[in-house]
Amino acid sequence: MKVFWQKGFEATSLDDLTKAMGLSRSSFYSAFGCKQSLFLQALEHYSKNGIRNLRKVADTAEDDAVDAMMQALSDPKGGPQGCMLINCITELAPHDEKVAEIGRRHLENIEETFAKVIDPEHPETVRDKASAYSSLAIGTLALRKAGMPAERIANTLKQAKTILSS
Amino acid sequence: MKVFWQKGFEATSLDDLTKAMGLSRSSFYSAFGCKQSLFLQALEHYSKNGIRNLRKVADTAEDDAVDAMMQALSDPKGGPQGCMLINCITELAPHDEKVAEIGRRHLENIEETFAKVIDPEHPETVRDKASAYSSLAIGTLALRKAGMPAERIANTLKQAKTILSS
DNA sequence: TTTATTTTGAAACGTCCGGTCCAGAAATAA
DNA sequence: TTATTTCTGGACCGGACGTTTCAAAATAAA
Repeated sequence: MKVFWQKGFEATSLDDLTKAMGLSRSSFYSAFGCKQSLFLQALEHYSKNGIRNLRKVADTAEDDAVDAMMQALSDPKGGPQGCMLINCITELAPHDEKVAEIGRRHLENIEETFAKVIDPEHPETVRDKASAYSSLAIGTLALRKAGMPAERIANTLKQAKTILSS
Repeated sequence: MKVFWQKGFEATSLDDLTKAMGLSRSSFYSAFGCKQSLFLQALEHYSKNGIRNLRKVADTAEDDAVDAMMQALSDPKGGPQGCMLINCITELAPHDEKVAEIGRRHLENIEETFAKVIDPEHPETVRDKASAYSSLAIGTLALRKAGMPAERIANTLKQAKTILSS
């Protein structure tokens, strides 16, 4: 999973994978069938784990859960390589329906997690707000990849959120 | 440019390029030197053209320039393949400083174009608002690639913008 | 120990990659 | 009509790719 995360699907070779897993080629193929099959499993694993973490962030946030979630999303564990699912959607979704499907589910889970912690004072806007928060956080991933300093991104996010939640 | 836009850098082969350009391999190499050189020129071309179009959208918008810009950004000419520069940043920026640099310039130009049309009632927040609008529009590109219907995205954007500009 | 089963490393397969090369066609100049 | 330069199609290069194969080694069963 980590190798795919770092390099993407196409740029990851069988040698990269077997080396990282400490497996011979024959064992690899008898265990996973093909490169793509392992990749899809890695994607699913990443998504499940990521959503679980995000929910934990939402549940254990001290003051502002929306804030904490946006920070977590815009500054994922992978560092500068961003969110594995966004990377894979960008690289593959238009040509690979399976990846697109996993991506859609992931994004919907993010939105839903936002929706749960948004102040339901105006219930008719909760869904759109959740969608806006998601898009905002996801958009900053691109800024970060291009080299914008994390500090400035966090600041922008905070400001935007302040305005959005008013 | 179109081929790189559709398939990304790695997935585009020399055959793809020469076929699309109607050029022989020899002519290609004597004209461009290598694949990467053409790619960088294509990226620059895309950026220049994209920013020019965005400024035109900003200048000729009937009622709400911010709105028009966000719609234009989130629904680029390329259709489901999104924005070429965001795609390339996602694929290459962490490992290719030249691409990262072009990407940074492009994003800064987008932000600056937003900044110019934002109501300067609170000048200290203009920059952050511009950054937020950019991130929002860019973020929706991922949703779209995963298959979310364009209509729902446009709606979310409109709502978010209404809240953000209040 | 002998036999049967599973796991392994390494080599090989066919294909495609980016890039080079060169004989000859085409265009230009003398 | 020649002589010279410029261009081009297609063969070719070494290497990397994902995948298959298979004999030998390790393990388990008898």
